[in-house]
Parts: sequence; C-alpha cells; structure tokens
Amino acid sequence: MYLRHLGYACKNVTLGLDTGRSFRLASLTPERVRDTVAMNLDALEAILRWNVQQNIRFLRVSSDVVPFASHPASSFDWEAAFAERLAEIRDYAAAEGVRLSMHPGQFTVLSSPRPEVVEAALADLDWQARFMHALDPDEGTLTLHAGGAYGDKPSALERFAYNFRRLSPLAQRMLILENDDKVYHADDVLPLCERLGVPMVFDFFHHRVFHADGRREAGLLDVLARVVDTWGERVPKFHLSSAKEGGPRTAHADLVLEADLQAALDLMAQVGGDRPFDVMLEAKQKDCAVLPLVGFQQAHLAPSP
DNA sequence: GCGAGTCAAGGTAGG
DNA sequence: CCTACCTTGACTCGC
Repeated sequence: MYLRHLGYACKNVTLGLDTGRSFRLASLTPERVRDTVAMNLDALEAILRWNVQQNIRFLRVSSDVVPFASHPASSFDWEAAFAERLAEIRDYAAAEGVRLSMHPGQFTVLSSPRPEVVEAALADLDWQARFMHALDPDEGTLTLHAGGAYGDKPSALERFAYNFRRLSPLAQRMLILENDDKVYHADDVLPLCERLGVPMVFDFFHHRVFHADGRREAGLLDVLARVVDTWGERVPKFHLSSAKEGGPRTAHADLVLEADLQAALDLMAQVGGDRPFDVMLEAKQKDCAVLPLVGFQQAHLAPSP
C-alpha cells in the first residue's frame, strides 16, 4: 500500500487561522453564531487554498466550526444560512481532490449509561454528519472513540452498538472508529468495527502508548490487514503522532519525526496491495509538522503509469 | 490594553 | 470525595 495524502487538524499555525473559533454560551445569539460560522468558513477556505499550494490535500475541520450547533439553546439554521458558501467550498475541495474529516470531541459518547449523554451524542453526530456531507460527500468522515468502560466493557460495547443503530443513515455512513490510548485499544475497536460494518482509523501512536512493552508488535500486521478490510472500497485513514519528550507518555509532540512516519509506511508496505491510504498527523504545530514531510510523502507515492 | 478567572458537555486514574 | 489529565486554549470581564 502507498501513502496518498498527509493532513493535519483544525487550524493553521503559519496563517494564524482556526476553523473552530467559538464563544461562551452566555454570549449565544443567532447573530453571533452566524458571524462566527462566516469567520470559520472563511478561515477554512483560506487554509484549503494555502494547503493546495503546498500540496496538502487532507484536513480536519474543527467540531466548533458551528458553535453550539446541537445545543438546545441555539436556534440558528446554519444549513439554510450557509448553503451557498458550503457549496462553494465543497466545489473547490472536490476540484482540487481535497479530503476532509471531523472529529467530535470527548463529550460525544455513544457507550454512556446516561441517556442524556447519549441523546446529546446522537444530536452532535447528526449535525456533524450533515455538515461533513455538505463539504465532502464522497470521502468525508467523522472520527469517534468508543468512549468509557464504566467497569464493564462488554456492556459498554453493547450500548455502543445499540446506539450506533439509532444514528441517522448519513451519520452511520460517515462514522469511523479510532483506537484510544487507555480504554479501547485496537483489539477492542476492530471487532466492533467488523461487527457494525464501520471503518476503523488506526492510530499508531495510541497503539504504541497502549502497548508500551512492545509485545503487540508481533500480531500488528494481521491487525492492520483487518483494519484495511474494514474500509471496503474506501481509502483507509490512519493517525500518527510522535511522543513529546519529557512530557506525559500520552502527549503529542510539536512535530512528527520522519522516522515515525517511515516506520508506519514500512508496516503498510508489508500489508501489501496496490491501494492508497491517508495519514492525519496529530501534532501541536499542525501544518508545520506536515510541511517538512510533504516531499517525503511525494517520494512514496505510487509511480504514475 | 492586559492579566486573571472561567469556560456546555465525559471519563479515567490516582490520591 | 477531589484533582489532574486527555485535550486545549481562548473568551470575557474587570481594572
């Protein structure tokens, strides 16, 4: 397999632009939401144009792009107000072959035993699926973690599966599941993905943090092959970070070491098959982590026929 | 203009 | 029971 796109998340350090500016709930008015969404979409388009100039074609849009979108106190209809603007950006991204994604945050939990938490998560995933569909209907994804364990992981997984089926068809189609660094590792997430027919985004860094002793490396190729299978005809997506030196072992570094990317590419080469995959770099310095690796990425693209 | 206090939301680990 | 951590700063107020 060969690397297609490298991407980064939510904001651009070089340009000083952020797709997820927000404000306090106390300041919530329809006008404030409208102004903020307009600003975030302008930032998104400027970032996309800069990215294309740098040959970067993969970006995560912040889940705050529409502040309080699923909050009961908000009545702003972003779909009606920004239909044309979203279509413009969608057309630009499509013309340039740009892939987009979103990643609902830590509060979006489908496995929770608390009904109000699950209801909020369903509403959250629903609007983000519609937003993602408006921008990247073909390859857009919503990345989610499996949530908490609550002292009984099998029951939590059952709740996840049950609540997954309560999502809108669009949200079900856009959702993908990621292994985390302390509760649901790849061996938990992969069977869930296979059971639900949901693609799995494999996070190399979380996997390494979880298996710090290295003893999981033996079966890793089999896991990766199954991860790729969960994507069917779609292009698989991976997450990669380097460890922050001296920080907590789960912390992301400012940049991504070329050696860490190379290690991931070596593994993927061993998985085999002539098909592409994308890698989202999760690093503090965002675009600055991707830039030095773009040339590296070009060298690993499949040769043109 | 600036520094300090605060922010919608969940969950885990450790004391 | 409480705090720090994931994340993740940056918004908002009061001076």
